[in-house]
Amino acid sequence: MFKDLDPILHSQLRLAVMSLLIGVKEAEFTFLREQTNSTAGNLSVQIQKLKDAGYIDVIKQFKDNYPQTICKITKQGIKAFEEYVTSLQSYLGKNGK
Amino acid sequence: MFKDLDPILHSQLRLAVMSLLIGVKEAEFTFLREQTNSTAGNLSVQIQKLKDAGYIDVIKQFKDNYPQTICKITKQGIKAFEEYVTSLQSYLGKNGK
DNA sequence: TAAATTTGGTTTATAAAATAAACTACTTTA
DNA sequence: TAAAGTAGTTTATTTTATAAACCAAATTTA
Repeated sequence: MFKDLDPILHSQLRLAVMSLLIGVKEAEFTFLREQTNSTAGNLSVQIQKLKDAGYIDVIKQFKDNYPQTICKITKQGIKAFEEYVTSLQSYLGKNGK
Repeated sequence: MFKDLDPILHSQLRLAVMSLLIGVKEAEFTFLREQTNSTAGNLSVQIQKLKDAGYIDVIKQFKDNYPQTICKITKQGIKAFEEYVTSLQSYLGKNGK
C-alpha cells in the first residue's frame, strides 16, 4: 500500500540538492548552498552521502585559485529520484489507496 | 525556492498515518499498524508525536475487554497535511523553479 | 608586509529522530 | 493454572540532522 521511501532521498536538504541537479545536471557547491539556504557544513555532509549512494558525482578542482566542488547527478541518481517521487504519490492522495 | 517541509510530517510512518486518517477520518491503532506495516512500539511513539503536534486526536477506550486506541485527524492536521503536500511540490518538479 | 578577513570547504561534536527490544497489564485458551 | 495472545507503552540503541569548530589558501587592508 505505502511504498517505502528511499531514506537517502527522504531528507529535506538532500532532496533539494537532487531536485536542483535534476534540473541543471551540474552545479557548484556554492550555488547549491545558496539555493538550498543551507550551511556549508551540513551541505558538505549531505553531498558526501549522495555521493556514497552513487546518486551524484563530485568533481573537485580549482577555479581562479580557489577550490571548487562540482556536483552532477548520475543515471542511478535520476532513477532513484524518479522512484522516490513515484513512491511518494502513494502517501499524497486524499484517499489511502 | 524550496519551501520548508514540516518535520512532523516529513517522516515515513507519520506521513502514512496521516494519509490514512485523511481518508477514513477515524482508525484503530491496530488498523494503522497493519496498513503501515509498522511495529507497535514505533507506531505508539509516532502517534504520540502527531497528537502532541495537535494533528490528531487520540481516544483510548475498551472494546470487548481489550484496550482500544482510536485516532482521528484534526482540522489542524488536515491543514498541515495539505500544506506539506504543497511544499513538497517545489521539490518534485523536473525543473528547480 | 604582516595581520585580519574571506573563500570554500571538511571534520568533529551535539541534538533530535527513528527504530528495535523489552516490558506492562490484562485476556483467552488449553 | 500455565502458556500464549492482545494491545499497547517505555526504554535503549542506532541513525540522522545540524551546528560549531576547524583548516588551508587567497585576498584585502592598515
